[in-house]
Amino acid sequence: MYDPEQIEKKWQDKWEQAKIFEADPIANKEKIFMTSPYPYASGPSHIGHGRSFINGDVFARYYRAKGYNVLYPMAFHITGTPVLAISSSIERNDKETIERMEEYVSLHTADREQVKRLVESFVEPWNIVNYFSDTYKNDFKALGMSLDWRREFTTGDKLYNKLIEWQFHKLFDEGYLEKGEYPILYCPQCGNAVGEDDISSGDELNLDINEYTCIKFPFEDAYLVPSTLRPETIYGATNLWMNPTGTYVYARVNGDIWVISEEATILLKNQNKDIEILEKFKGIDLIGKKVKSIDGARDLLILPGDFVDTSVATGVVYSVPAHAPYDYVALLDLQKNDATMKEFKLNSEEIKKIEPIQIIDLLDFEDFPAKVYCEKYDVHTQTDFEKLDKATAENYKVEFYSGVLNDKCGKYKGMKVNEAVVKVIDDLIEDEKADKIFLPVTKDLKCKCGKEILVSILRDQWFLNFNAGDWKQKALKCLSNMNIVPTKYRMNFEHVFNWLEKRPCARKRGLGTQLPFDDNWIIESLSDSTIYMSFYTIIHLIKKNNLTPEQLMPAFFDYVLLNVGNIKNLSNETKIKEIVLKQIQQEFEYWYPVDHRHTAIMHISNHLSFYIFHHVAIFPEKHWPKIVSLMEPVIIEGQKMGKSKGNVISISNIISNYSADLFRFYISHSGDFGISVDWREKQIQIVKNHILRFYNFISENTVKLIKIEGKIENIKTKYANIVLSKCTKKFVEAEIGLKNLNIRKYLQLSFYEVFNIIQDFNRYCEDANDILEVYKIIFPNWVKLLSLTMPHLCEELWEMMGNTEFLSTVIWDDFNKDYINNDIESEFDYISDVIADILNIQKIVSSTNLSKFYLYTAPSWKYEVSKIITSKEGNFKKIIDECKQIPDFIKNPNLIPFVKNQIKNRKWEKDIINLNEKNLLEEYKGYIEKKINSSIIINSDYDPKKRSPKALPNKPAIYLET
RNA sequence: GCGGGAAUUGCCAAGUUUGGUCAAAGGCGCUGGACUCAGAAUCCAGUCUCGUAGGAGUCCGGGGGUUCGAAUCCCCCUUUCCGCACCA
Repeated sequence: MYDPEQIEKKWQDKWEQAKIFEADPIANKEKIFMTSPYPYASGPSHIGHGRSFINGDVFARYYRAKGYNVLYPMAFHITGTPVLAISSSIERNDKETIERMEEYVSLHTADREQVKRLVESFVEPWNIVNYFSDTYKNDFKALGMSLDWRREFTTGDKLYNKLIEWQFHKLFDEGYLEKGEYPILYCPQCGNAVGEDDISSGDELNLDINEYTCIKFPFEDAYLVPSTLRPETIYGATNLWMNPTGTYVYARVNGDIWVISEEATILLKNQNKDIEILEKFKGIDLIGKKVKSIDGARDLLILPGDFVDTSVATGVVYSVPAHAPYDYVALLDLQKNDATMKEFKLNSEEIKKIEPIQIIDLLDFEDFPAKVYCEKYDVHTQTDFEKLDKATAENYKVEFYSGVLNDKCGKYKGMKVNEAVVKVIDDLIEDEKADKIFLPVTKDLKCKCGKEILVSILRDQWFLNFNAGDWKQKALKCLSNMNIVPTKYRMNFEHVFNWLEKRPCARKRGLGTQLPFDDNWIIESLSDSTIYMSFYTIIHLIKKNNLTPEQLMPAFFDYVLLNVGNIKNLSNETKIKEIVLKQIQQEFEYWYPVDHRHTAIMHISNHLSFYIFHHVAIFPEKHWPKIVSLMEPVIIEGQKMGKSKGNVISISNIISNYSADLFRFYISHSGDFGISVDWREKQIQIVKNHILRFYNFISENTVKLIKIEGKIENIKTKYANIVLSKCTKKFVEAEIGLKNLNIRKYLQLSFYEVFNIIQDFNRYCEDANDILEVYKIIFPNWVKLLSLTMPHLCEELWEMMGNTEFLSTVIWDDFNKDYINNDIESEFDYISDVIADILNIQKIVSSTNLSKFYLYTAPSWKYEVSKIITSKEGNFKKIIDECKQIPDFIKNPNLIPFVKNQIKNRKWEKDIINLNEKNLLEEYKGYIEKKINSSIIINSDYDPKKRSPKALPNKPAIYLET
């Protein structure tokens, strides 16, 4: 009886007691260092983590089985804001967060009171981290992961911080770090930068920031300052729009006097501007007045625009009716509306004279774009917001990518719009004719505290500059020497590398490591997880020797990780014994580099690229990464897995509803790395049956094998030898699959294909003893191979076979190639072909089971002619010439039709195997008859339908008598 | 938009690097049969179309092309998924 729960617990305990996955350096033994990225400990583990670590585990187990000393460790990532966000939500008594956390905690804790207490304790961030890292550990142990848990840590540990400090010293020394300005989302109430986790519905909204250009139009003694996302259209400005009911101010901004909306002053204040409000007034007061255009050449009227939102940017816009559908329609509206013009005391003649100025040319456009798109989307008035938004979007997209500035644009003439934008901004700012203002792309972004989010500008943001020095060249060099599996993802890396420029690498808040030379900053969470694999190699020794964070000074890591510095001095300085330093250093040297890292493709453009960049920045070439294998994500019943969808399946769920071996098998087999694994409940149940069938089959037969020797010499029938040969081949191929890091192929071959051969064998082999002899030989290898995926079940079967050592520690021999016999296999293939032909005929004539099949093998001359055909590569004339040499052949009336038929079917391309067909058919008579459920008669003289002349080499003629 | 994937016979999914052995593995589903009181499970056979003879026809997103020969190579198109920088 297969009881996965009991079996899995049993072997997990045994492995743990025996410490078989705790890896220490062994002199002269080759090592493999295998990793998957540490998970984030702010929630429970789910099947996506499962896929990554199970794949990794299959590899780790395979490497171990091939005789390598394998280190497969894991740790926990806690850096950044998510954990803090949970704590502050709990503190705030946020219902949603509390419910979610209670749900998470309930996965491992049944008692309601206990759950409540635990969640309450989450106000303290470390309680979250500790709780979830423990559940991860439980879950992963319950999946049979062959991890070395002695090396576990979190990225918030003081010891870990020391490594990261050292890393940033190194990057700084290399000149890869620099400072600059940077806009961020900011909550004025919390006084903090905010991210996805701090923002209401932050995971669903667009959290990008728009950069508006504020253009200073000279106006009386001040500037009227509209803002725009499209400063390149400045030459097409015809007028300005202000909201007549909006509140505006005269304000001193960094020395100048600006006319802007009142709300804008708050934004600017947060963006490092000195602001002093001088005077408030209503928009209507300026309607009808004029400003000078930027080049001073024209006067632009200030006109009333109800659509102008004073809370957006500066609350003033300039109008480009030729290229902005909103402006175009607003202008038309006004020109038609005498009442409004009268109301604002505008000169209607003057307004009616305003004409759109086209400054961007597009191929195949009959009219200016704003008009074209307004017509396309059937826009009638400025209140058709929906249509106008669509028109604007398309207008912008087309102009941005295909538009060229025309001769009205001065020195920008001929530039493409997407290039001109950048240039115009730079020039205007250079000339002090413009400034910038930043806004969130999404309106009304709210912090979870309730306050509206603004954009603030950091002055001294630290960046990693990937273009500095030869950093990128080194990274590309590393990449070109790496093995990327599946290969189709390599292009992706190359592109990312070329595209990487600068990345902010520190933040104002969050858990993590302080920037060592600027303690206002916390190192950003993707930058502190790039070379941490090196920490796995030494952390257990650091802990064992009770080293303190203070002892892990930069010189310590210089020595351990780079083998730089004098050990005596270091020992004096750090108060660490030389022998300990030496040991730590040697352990690092032994395990490094990371041989194989396995993770999801989504990490290509960030983590994995940084992994490579930081390694090449800090380590010598011999310690650069070697293999990266990648997998697509796990989806649920065809749907993307996600918190908001509520379809996340946790590992603890898997363990209680299924079993580790089943999960491991399913996740490994249901798709190659390059496709998403679809978790489908119905399929799981089916696979469960397959595994059960396998277990029962092996365990039931194993009982019968006690007295069986398992020697090929004891095997009497050819069929048994063939099965042995075929299975051995499958094993060899399966292992090639593993070598190529193709787990699915390995499983397909070793599980399904071998099982199919064996089951057929079990059914049709007539020699009961042969069956057992073959089983005795095959089973141990079979179970070994499958133990990578189903370690518990296979350990159990292995033990059942009388073995005392762990299967997980057995080093595999090569599969015995002596069992492979291609000759008898091709004989068997011949028999299989004959059977297929007979079954086909049976099907067509729908014969009864009582019928008889007469088989007639081809005469020897056809074999000889076939050889001639092959040697002449199907050249008819040459073949006949050759046949003419032999009178018997050329006299034979069947010769020409035979030759023509063989040529037509391009038979010369395949070798005709020389078989004694008659003997073979006799030999396999019983097998054939059992398979076709009819009797056969071989080479009888009885041939009423004259079928025998149809016989071809390796293809006997068949006559069916019903 | 940029960049990278993907599209296979009812479904899932191999095959594409290295063209022929591909009507295309395997699993599922479906149909028929065995077993069973019955169901589940298990086992057998079939499952593109036509065919009372092992054959023929059509097929691998669409359209062209290269080749004696294309799921596989080249070009164009369509659809779809993923990433696009401070969330990790």
